[in-house]
Amino acid sequence: MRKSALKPRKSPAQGRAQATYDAILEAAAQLLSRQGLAGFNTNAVAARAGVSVGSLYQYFPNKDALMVALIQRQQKRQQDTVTASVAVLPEGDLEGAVRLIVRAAMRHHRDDSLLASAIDHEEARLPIGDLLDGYLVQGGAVLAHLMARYPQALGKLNPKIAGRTLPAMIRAVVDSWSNLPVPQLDIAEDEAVRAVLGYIRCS
Amino acid sequence: MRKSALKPRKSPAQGRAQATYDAILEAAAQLLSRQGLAGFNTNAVAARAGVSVGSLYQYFPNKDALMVALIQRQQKRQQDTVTASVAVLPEGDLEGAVRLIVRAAMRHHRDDSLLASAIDHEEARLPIGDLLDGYLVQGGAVLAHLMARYPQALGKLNPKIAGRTLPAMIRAVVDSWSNLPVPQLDIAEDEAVRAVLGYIRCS
DNA sequence: CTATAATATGAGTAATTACTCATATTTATT
DNA sequence: AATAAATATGAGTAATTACTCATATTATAG
Repeated sequence: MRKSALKPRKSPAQGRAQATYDAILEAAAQLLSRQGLAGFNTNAVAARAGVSVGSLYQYFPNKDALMVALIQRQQKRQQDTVTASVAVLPEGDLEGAVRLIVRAAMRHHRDDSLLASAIDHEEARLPIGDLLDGYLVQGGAVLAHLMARYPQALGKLNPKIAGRTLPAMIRAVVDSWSNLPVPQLDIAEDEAVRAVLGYIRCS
Repeated sequence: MRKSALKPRKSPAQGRAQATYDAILEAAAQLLSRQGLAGFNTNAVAARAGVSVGSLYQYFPNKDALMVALIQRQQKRQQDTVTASVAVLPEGDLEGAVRLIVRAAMRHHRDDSLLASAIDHEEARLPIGDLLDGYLVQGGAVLAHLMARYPQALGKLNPKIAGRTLPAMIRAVVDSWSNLPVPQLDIAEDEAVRAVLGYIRCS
């Protein structure tokens, strides 16, 4: 029987503890990126992290807690990445700005496609409710930046709503064209841009 | 070690064999709908189907082959559902038509959300290439129907491309608003409709 | 320097699970 | 009815895996 607690067991207090903690999450991310949820287990995570299983269970009471921590880490990373790319968008050129954001999403997809789909599925399964809400956090931040830069084009959008819909759209369209046997990356980019601009302009 | 063959081991020849085969796939779908990939195993599938594990392995050489067959069954079902709902769309009212399609997608989401995300993840993992291409089959069919009914509004769309992008968009937007702790189903519907119409009209 | 707390180890265990096979039962064929 | 072919059974096995615990090592405090 799995325990129900999903929070970290203890917080690392020393430097090496933090290093162990980070190595574990990094190893988990790498394994999920390579093979997805199939065969994903705590022993393998510990081995790849170069630590013992015991250490893993010192920081995470069970496997699900590890997943939750990983999800949070990944959300934070995405948020930071997108925020950084939004910060340098050109003035005035909305389509160009959207295209840059889409390209950031595509880079992310290329690197972490299996990881992202694993996280999606685990998010749906785990009882984590509103503690984790990747789209809102991420989308809200991006849209705040965007609306500040392109007020006339985006002024009529409801940021709470568009901030969730837009990231979902972008990711879905990119995924749908990138997961093909022969990925159609140029089409993926164009379609995502088209979808976003259509949503923004023709509401 | 898992065997690599993903095709059904044998085809059922008698009525009861077909019944067994169907019961296995139905049981697999039910289990995935309830608990997702976690704890999903062939023994449980056989038990729920009311057959023995041996029977399961008479039709599926391994667990992955069962997943592939399930994916194909689910794709066919979705396709049939959407095709049926598109067949009765009103003349002339594009927005109303889109709204009906979105509602069909939402019904599907309500019933099979975990199953759908499990299938997504398995599709990304399994080496099934172009044999399985849910979006294309499904989207192509829907769009063919739609374009026949609303030629002036949809004439400029490339069906091969829009037939993939649109279903991906719809599902992503519906998911993103339905998986919340307190699902916002009315917003989900409006946002999906808005996204689709924006894509169609403002390209 | 000593004592205590923090961190790390990894063999071991109980539970889970993919899959087999010898045998039994049901259906089709002649 | 007799035989063969198809289908079903489920206990058993080897592999996997989540998690524990007694012990060892390293860091900090007094």
